[in-house]
Amino acid sequence: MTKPARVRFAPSPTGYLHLGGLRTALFDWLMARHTGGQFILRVEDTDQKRYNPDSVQFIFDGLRWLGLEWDEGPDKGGPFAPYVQSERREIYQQYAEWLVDQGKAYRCYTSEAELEELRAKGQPYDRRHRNLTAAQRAAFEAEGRSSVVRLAAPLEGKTVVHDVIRGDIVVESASVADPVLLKSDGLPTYHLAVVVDDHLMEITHVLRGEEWIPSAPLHKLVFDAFGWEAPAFVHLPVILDPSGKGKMSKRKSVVEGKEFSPFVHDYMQAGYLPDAMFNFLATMGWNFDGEREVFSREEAIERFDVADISAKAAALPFAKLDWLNGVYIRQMEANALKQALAPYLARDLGLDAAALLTDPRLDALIPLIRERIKLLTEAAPLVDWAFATAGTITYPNPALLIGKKLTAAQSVDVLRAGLELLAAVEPFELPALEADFRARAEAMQIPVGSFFAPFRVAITGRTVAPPLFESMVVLGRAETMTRVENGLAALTSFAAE
RNA sequence: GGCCCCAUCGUCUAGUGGACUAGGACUCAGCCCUUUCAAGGCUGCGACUGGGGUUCGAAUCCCCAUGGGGCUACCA
Repeated sequence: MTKPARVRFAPSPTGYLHLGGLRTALFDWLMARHTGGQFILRVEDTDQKRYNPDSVQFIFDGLRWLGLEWDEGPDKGGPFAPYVQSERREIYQQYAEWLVDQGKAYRCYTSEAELEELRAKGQPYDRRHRNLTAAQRAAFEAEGRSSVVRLAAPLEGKTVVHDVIRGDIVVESASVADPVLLKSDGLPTYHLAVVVDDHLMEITHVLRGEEWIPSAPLHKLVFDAFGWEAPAFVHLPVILDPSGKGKMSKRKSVVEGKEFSPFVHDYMQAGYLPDAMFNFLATMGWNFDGEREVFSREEAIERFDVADISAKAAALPFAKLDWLNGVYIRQMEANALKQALAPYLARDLGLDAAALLTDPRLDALIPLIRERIKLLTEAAPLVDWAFATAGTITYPNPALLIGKKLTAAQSVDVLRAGLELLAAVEPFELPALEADFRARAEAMQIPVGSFFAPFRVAITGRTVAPPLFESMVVLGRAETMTRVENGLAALTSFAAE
């Protein structure tokens, strides 16, 4: 085992939590747990314009849903509190000033319009205020110009940043065009805040998306300016849009008629299991051993190593997520599945979640649907009939009550025969029901599939439903017979037309 | 445009110079099982971007090309 790592997930609270962010947090967490270190949550809210007050809660909810509890963070404190950058403003200002005093940074008075001119020409900042005299600065101040603090980056030589998964990244130091460290509103830019905080919070490994690679040399230069040792950089491959074009956007994308959301909360709503999402996200850029696809959190912690992460950007294989979710549902204990299902059934069927948990019908249905659903939200349409009353099961298309390759008249006979059996069968349980129905199907020389179909539609109102006799048992004799009678009536009048 | 990163089946990936006839998973197709639908079992389709090197030997190392991606803000 390696040394305990201190890693942080440092999202900007600008909206919903993104799957890409969640994957980064997952790797952070995995690394912290693997090394016996700490996982820190830090909120990087230095951009006033994009700040969204609800999103801190979205971040908390998403991380906790996946089971990624942090050791230090805004809501739980820690030795390096506060963990919200807007509350650390003075710290950054002090460090920025120190840099200016040391000649490692300088005040720049260039106006927005002047900067815009440069940008229009495709030029980077030209360091025009790098060597201002005291008098020039005083003149700008007198003019009432606002200023920012810029890093005085080296004018020659190369800067080397070591990335754990890609090796050395080398750039011309001069290409780092004296970036802004402290904005005119007194808040730091990401580049200053991230360096100061990572140092102060004793972060050992910086895990973040590869879109940060271009600014890694600049961060290295800031660490150098302070005389601090930089943490290890681990730039994670970006997650591509399912369409395969560009990185996954901040909005839903539609591929072949299917909608894919990049936001965690949509997956929470849609009935995905945290364990499945955990497993799924862990294989995005990392893999268990090349053979196994399904593994537990503990197993992942045991094997995880940032050095094994792939450098290749990839699109999320959502079909695989659905499959994995099904695998996890099938693995669940009946009671655990019931607990997980209840809120979704309550929501979609208009039932009371607490009452559902003590409803014997749900207990009986769980084993029947466990292998038929990939998402928790798929349960409702499979079991809605069980919680409905006979009258609400209608047959808008009575033709569906006709078994395959049967005539309407034959189906009527089948339902009548079934009614007879249902009245007499004893006990009203699976083996007896199945034996009686099979025997009758054979006696009437009708294939079982065709014989059973009318009953399925009569009692559930659907052509696709859980196994027939188990469903009858859930309903009980009286309810089952009422529904078959209703179906028979509907089919009879349909056949008469 | 400039700078940087990446490159194995449709997708996610294994592969760190000989064990590669390139493995696994999802998807798709077929068959089996079967009471619908699933689940399950079996089978199949399917890839080293191209070109140069290095080497006895290259998917693996180097170079170039090509393709894809990222960044290019007083946003992160």
